[in-house]
Amino acid sequence: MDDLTEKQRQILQCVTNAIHERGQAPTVRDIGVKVGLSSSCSVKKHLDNLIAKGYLQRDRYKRSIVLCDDGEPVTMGLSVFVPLLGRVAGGSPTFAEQTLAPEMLPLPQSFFGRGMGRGEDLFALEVCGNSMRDVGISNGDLVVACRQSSARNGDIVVAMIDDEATVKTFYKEKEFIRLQPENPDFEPILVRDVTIIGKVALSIKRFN
Amino acid sequence: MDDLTEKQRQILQCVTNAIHERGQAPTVRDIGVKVGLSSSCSVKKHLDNLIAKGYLQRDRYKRSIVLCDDGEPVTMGLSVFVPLLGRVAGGSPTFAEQTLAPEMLPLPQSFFGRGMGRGEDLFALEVCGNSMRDVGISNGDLVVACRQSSARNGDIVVAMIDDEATVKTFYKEKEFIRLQPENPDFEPILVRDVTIIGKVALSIKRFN
DNA sequence: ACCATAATCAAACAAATGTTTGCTATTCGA
DNA sequence: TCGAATAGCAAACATTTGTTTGATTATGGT
Repeated sequence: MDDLTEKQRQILQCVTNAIHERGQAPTVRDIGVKVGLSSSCSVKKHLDNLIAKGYLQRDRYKRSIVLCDDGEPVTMGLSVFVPLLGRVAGGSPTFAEQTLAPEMLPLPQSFFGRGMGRGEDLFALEVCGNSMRDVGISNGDLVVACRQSSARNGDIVVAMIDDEATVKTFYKEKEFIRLQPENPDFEPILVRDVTIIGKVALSIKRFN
Repeated sequence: MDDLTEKQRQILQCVTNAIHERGQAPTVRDIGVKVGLSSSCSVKKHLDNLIAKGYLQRDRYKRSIVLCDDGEPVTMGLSVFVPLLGRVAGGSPTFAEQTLAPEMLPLPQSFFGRGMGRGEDLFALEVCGNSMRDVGISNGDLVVACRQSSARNGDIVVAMIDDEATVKTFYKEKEFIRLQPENPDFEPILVRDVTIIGKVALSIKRFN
């Protein structure tokens, strides 16, 4: 960072901010406005210097620029946008909320297997209750699930029970299906048949 | 979805995919190539129809387009890009990896408080070991932490112990600092002084 | 004093990309 | 059969945005 002039530092900061905040590099002229250079040419020269010094690289595909760290381009992980649909278990709001415009959460595509990550297959729900505490899913956590209607033994699934979505571990027994809480305080749910909505791929816990 | 012609459906799908995968709408001509329309004008007409029907909206700021759901623009949550720096505890690789070009993970800005989310304040680490199991942080989970050098009692922190980063709950006692594991199988670490690297804001658990 | 260099500017240029125009088929109902 | 509506095309146009050019102004060393 010491081999940069003040203007170069300003410009690198400006580019970095824009990429972090909007996922896209700013235009040459935008940079000019931000750092106080009225000629796009001046900005370009500074950018060229930053590229020469290894702080930035041209994006071969788009007319754009990528950040570098130690000369290597920083890989901005691809995003998957996942709709946050509502809360699970313990209350009335379920999938009715689905029709409202949901908030779309950006998550790294690398978190999901190849098949997933097509966006419409994934959804996020906030969990109510602690029935899955022993696998690390607690009240207030977010689960991200992949929409599917079947499950294999041991899968953690989002299932409909009494018109409510709930998260449990799925087991198929001889005579019935067992939805197993992961907390000794809760009893397993035994049903003949059950509607599986999805399989949990991720859980996210926020600390304050 | 029933009031769309086949071409309109194709184009909407194409736009949706691009926005989900790259965070940006495709160009009119790109759409044309994808759905087999050689005139940018034809694509524009379909886009105008989709806008008229409420599936898309023009982005007032950029020469671009945003998705809509039920007529309302879908709010694509802003991303924060967080560098994935390495693994924590239980092995040699620590912050030496910091100089390598890290993968940047996109996460929702809404997950973090106002002060955070400037990008360079946050970092992600993969956790080794189960010393924090009882707060839902287990082996293989990812923690996202906010860089800071001090902590308050009860904060879950990333701290340096014997040249290794470790995640523990922070308590300041009269004579020393206690780094408390959240698992009865582990003993608290008592030290006179400790280097705090950051405070854990998020933990992410992947199920297979 | 003189030259080289760096930083800047305005202006022109070039490429990408959204928009408009004018035309041609095709389909469908009167 | 006629006309309206629809979908499509090529071509031109307009705007945005990266790049190049040529000139000006400091600054520093000889």
